[in-house]
Amino acid sequence: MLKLATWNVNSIRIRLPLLEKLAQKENPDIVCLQEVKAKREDFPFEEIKRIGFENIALYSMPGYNGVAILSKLPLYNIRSYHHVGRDDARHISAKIKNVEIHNIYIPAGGDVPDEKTNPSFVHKLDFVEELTEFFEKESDRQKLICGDFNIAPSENDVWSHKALLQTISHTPIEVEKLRMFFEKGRFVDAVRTIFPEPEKIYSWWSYRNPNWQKNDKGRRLDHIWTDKSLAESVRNIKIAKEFRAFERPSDHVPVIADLEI
DNA sequence: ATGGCAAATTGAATTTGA
Repeated sequence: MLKLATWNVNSIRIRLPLLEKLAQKENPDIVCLQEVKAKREDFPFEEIKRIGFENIALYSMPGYNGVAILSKLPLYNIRSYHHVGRDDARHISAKIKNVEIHNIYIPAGGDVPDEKTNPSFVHKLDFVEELTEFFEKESDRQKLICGDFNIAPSENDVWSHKALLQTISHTPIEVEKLRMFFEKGRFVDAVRTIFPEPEKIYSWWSYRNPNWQKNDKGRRLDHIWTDKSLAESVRNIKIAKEFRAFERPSDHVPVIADLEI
């Protein structure tokens, strides 16, 4: 059994104590991080190796974004990708055993869901479109893609479908773009396989809501998808909500898959 | 559709997140 976690840490340097806690409590073999927010020379390689992840694939930049794959198993064929013509550290892949792992941080998309006035929203939509083309061309070899997709696709992936229809992360145009990506890539939503609709499931709660536990105004932004051949290997999923309540939390929590590979 | 926060960068204010 192989355990894989995906987690938007919102700064790896600030979140090192919680990464260590994740290693102790869940003992994942692979951790896909988004928003590491550190340039390569500031990335805490030694501390992470001490926590137990000997193998690290990193694509980072100063200040923003940044993705990393931490692993107890060897990583092969490490690749990083530019999308929409930008070198902005949002997509890295590596092969573990015979599975290609893609760790992706889709742009947030800014505030206003209007393609005419908000270039960040256009960037987000173009990014998803480019991912769609990228994975459509891919062969049918075993792969898993995960990360912070910044889109909560279903009504049950948000606390209120109605209230969030105009809010970036849940607008119909984004949801449709993600659906196309999902269908053309012939993916399986591993998390929904274990927690079928209509159960409400979230992986993110805003920092701006101090009563986040009580109000529970969450969204499911973090995803684990597999190709169809790997789908049967997903034995269990855990959304580690307790990590939102620890000291100095990220606003995202780890999503963890048990894989029979 | 906002926002009461958080973090990085640059040096108290700005940007980005979603």
